[in-house]
Amino acid sequence: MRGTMLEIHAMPGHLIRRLNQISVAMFAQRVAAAGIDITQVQFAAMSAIAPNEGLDQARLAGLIAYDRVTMGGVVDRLVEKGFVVKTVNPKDRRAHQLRLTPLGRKLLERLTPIVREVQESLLAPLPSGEREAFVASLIDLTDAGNERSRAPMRTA
Amino acid sequence: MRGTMLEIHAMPGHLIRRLNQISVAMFAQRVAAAGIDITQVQFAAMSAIAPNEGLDQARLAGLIAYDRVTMGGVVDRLVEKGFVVKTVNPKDRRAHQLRLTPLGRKLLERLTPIVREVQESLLAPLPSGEREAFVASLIDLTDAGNERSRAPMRTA
DNA sequence: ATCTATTAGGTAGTATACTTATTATAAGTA
DNA sequence: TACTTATAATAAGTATACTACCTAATAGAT
Repeated sequence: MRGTMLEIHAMPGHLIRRLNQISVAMFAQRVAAAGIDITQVQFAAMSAIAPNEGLDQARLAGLIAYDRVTMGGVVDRLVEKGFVVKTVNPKDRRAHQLRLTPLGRKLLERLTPIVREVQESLLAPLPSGEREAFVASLIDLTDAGNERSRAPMRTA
Repeated sequence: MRGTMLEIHAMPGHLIRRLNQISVAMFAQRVAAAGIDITQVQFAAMSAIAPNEGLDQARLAGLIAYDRVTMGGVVDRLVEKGFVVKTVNPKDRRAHQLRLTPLGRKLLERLTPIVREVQESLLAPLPSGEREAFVASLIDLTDAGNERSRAPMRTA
C-alpha cells in the first residue's frame, strides 16, 4: 500500500507552482499554434515596453516584477529576434533605452488577443461566479506579498 | 505621462507567476532562517519519497508533477547533500530506487512544521473566510488543467 | 525465440530566476 | 575637486523547467 495522497498536494505553494506550469504550457501551446515564437515572459516584457518606449531595463524589470539580471537575458533574446532595439541613453550612459521595432509592435498586436484567450481558458474550469473572486484573491496576495519577492513590482 | 497600469497586471497568468515567485522567496527565507539548506522543489521531492520508499524517479516525478529530466538533477542534489540514496532496482535495472537517509528523514521532520507555517503566511493577507475558497479554486484549476501541463501529476 | 513497442534514465541545449561580485557612470557632499 | 554613495548593466555560478534525442532494459505479441 503506497500512500499517494500527500500533504503537499493541498499546500497552496505546491498548487501555485503547478498552476503556473499549466499556465506557461497553455501559453506556449496556443502561441506556437499561431506560428509565433515567443515565451510568456518575453510577451510580458514587450507589453510593458509598448506604452513606455525608451524606458531602461531596470524600470522594465520593476514594472513587471522580474529579476533585473534575468531581464537582461530576456531583452537580449528579444533584440536577437528583431522585436526590440536597445540604445544607450546619452543622458545617462549606464542606462539602455528599450523600444519596440515595427515588427515587434505588429507581433504584439497579433499576440494580445491570443493571450487574452489563454487567460480565459485558464480560468474556464471555475464556475463563472468564482472567477472574479479568484482573481481578486490573486491580486490581494500579490499586492500583500510584493515586498517578500526577490523581484518586487515597482511602478514609481 | 507614462502608462504604469498595464493589462497584464490583472491577467491571471501574470499574477500566478508573481505569486509563485513570492511563495518561493518566502520558503527560501524561512528555511534559511532555520539554518537549513534546501529548496522548495527539493522539499517536495523528499516529502513524496518519505511515504513511498523505493519508488523510482519517474514515479516520483509523476507524484509531484515535475518534469522527469528536471527530477534527475533534483535527486542528484539531494544525494550529494546526503538526504537521499539511489540504488538500482535488481528487478528492473533501468529504474533507480530512491530512499531517504536517516539524516534526510530527520531533516524532513524538522522542515515540515516550518513549511506549514510558510503556507499560512502566504495566505494570511486574505480574509480568513476567503482562504478555503481560494485553495479550493487552486485545486479545481490544477485538476482540470493537469493534462495541459508538460509534467502532469500521475498517482497511478 | 524474435520482433516491436514501451519505459527509465541520461545528454545537450535553451530559457527563466536567482545570488554575489564587478564595472561604468552618475549624483551628492565635503 | 576629491570622496562617497548610489545606480544600470553585466559576469559567473546554481537551480528549476523544459525540448529533442539517445541508450539500455523490459514487456508483450507472435
